[in-house]
Amino acid sequence: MKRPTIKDIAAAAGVSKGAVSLALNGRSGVSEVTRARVLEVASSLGYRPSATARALSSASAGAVGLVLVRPPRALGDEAFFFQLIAGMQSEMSSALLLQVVSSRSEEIELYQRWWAEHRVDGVFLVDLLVSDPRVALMSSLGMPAVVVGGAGHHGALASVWADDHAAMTSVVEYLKSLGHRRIARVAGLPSLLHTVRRDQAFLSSVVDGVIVAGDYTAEAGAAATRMLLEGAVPPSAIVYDNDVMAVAGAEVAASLGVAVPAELSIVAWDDSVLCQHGRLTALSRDTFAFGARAARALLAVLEGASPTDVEDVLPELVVRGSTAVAPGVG
Amino acid sequence: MKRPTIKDIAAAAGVSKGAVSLALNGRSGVSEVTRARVLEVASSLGYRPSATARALSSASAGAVGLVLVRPPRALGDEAFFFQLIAGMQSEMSSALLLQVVSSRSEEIELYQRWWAEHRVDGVFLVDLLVSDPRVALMSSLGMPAVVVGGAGHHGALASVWADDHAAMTSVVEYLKSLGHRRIARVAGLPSLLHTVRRDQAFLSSVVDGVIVAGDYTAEAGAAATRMLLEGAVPPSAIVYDNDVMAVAGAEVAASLGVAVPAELSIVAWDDSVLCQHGRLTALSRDTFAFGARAARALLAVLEGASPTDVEDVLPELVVRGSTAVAPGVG
DNA sequence: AGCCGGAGATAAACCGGTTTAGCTAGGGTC
DNA sequence: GACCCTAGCTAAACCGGTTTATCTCCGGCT
Repeated sequence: MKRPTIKDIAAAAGVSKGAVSLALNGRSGVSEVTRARVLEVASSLGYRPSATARALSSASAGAVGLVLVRPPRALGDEAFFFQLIAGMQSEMSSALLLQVVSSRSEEIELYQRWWAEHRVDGVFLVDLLVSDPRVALMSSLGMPAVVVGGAGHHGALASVWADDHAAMTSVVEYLKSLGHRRIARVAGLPSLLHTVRRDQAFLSSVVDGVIVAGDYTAEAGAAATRMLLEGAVPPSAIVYDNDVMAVAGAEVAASLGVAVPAELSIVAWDDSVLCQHGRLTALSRDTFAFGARAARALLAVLEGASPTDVEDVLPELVVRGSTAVAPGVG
Repeated sequence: MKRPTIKDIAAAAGVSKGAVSLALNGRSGVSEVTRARVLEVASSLGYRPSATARALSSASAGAVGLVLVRPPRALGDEAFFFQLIAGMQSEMSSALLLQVVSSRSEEIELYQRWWAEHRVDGVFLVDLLVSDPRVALMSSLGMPAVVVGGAGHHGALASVWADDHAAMTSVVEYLKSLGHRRIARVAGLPSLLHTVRRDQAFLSSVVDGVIVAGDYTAEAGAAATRMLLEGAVPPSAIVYDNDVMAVAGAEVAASLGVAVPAELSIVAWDDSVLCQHGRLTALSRDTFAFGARAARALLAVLEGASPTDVEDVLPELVVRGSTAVAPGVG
């Protein structure tokens, strides 16, 4: 009980393979009456074109790719990516080819392979580096791609991004309005473009600021917080680059007897159930919608639209119980 | 600058396409000296076989599939699946074709399409239903599959599962040993097989138990908890079917002035950062390792091994601050 | 010498589509 | 009536592999 192929349709409809192909793809070259008959036969036989065969003759591969560079174990706690993926899926009828690798070189290798093997029609690029070799790779391969989350434009690639600079500025302004002067930032990986952007924005709007690098893990968040609070001049507010580090920081503060928010205000970048439950003030953006937007951008590129830069809505600061007026003010 | 094809290799090595194919795949029919020369040429030209073409001639598709049936928005909070996926990836060199759909019928449709289109070599089946049509589908299609998380064996399919019955029994016994008599369970979706298994285990070991159905969302957990605590004979302990509902339940308890763990003990099924931070006693299993195990099982099936049922290690109860001796005891 | 067998290679078919070249019939033009 | 065009279709090439049938040596055995 094999699936019917185009040849079976052709035989059943009494026409040639080529005519069937033209009819099914809505292209000219067959009469309307023939087309109708072919469609009729095809649906009655439950015909499904083979994506494999189609991809072979240099047509669409019917899938898009996403490569994540992570130590696999660390991935499970990053709700961000799963939200993003879910959002992408919501706008795509095609499947997503996902692979997790542990190094940048494997990632590059994988793009080349996928492209050479005609496995994907295009890819999403996430975690953009400050000077990212993937941008050049994509244009040299001629591979459609959308940069997700990397502000600004990158070569000829389309990109979907949020204005990290404006967002960071708004957070700092908010803290300043509460009377905070000495503000710290526990940053993400320094190699990532958005880290640098946020660093710059932070430094340009803060009065008396300090930046500590982190890597998004609870351990890093805890260590950084401990260092800051035990320093000579502890900050009265800390802005963390993700939810996991912020929660860890809040716990360290509690263990050190530093009251939140009375003595220390805490802001997390990217909201999540973790922040909601910990009552942390957080910079919230709709990651799901962001993913959906990225998917639409990639689909547009695949359909031949010229690549555009789409700016996502500005993340919104959700004030919860972890921020208050600076000590000694008001 | 096209990628080299098998024809280019053949020409460069001075042999036929067929010989190249045999040589590259390590099959007999070519001399060792020829094989060496072909391999040499292939690597010097940077040759990569096209997975597409290879899949077309009824060989491997080089990918396995996973379909998740969810309202896409709800997915992002389910760390479980992302952990699982990460674990699967850690054991697979091939890519994972992932698609999120919103109905069971779409899911079925998708399996048929993937199989017909030669897109995947096999699939993971998750969220097994009590009487799941997918089991019959897989064997009628002859599609390799591994049931992930469905206890017991299902037709001729391999399966990887944890003993929900024993785990639930151990949780209840633990609570009983603390003096709890009236114990409630906030369950997951009633249509899922593991929900039924846990229900049965719960009812058979509990003395005075009540089960409320939920759907894994915070809202459901909160509503169920409110109902239980405001009832005529509130339980002294509640076991939740996932972390999100447990955390929501803990908050409801707090808002109702019910002290945890003094007046109410709480246990969550499946540990997570959420439980860790909320200091909830949780039934912890290594979801990442579980995914890895599932991947190995599928790979084994793909390699022709006869399907086996692999039982995962028993989840371990991690006691934190949300469980204590029952009120009026000790 | 004649026959057989197997190793080593090649040519060709095949997988299931797309695409192009070519053929045929019918209608319009001059 | 000769000529040209075009719509509508077919046959065949092609995509990049795998697989099968076939062909050619060459050595061993009787």
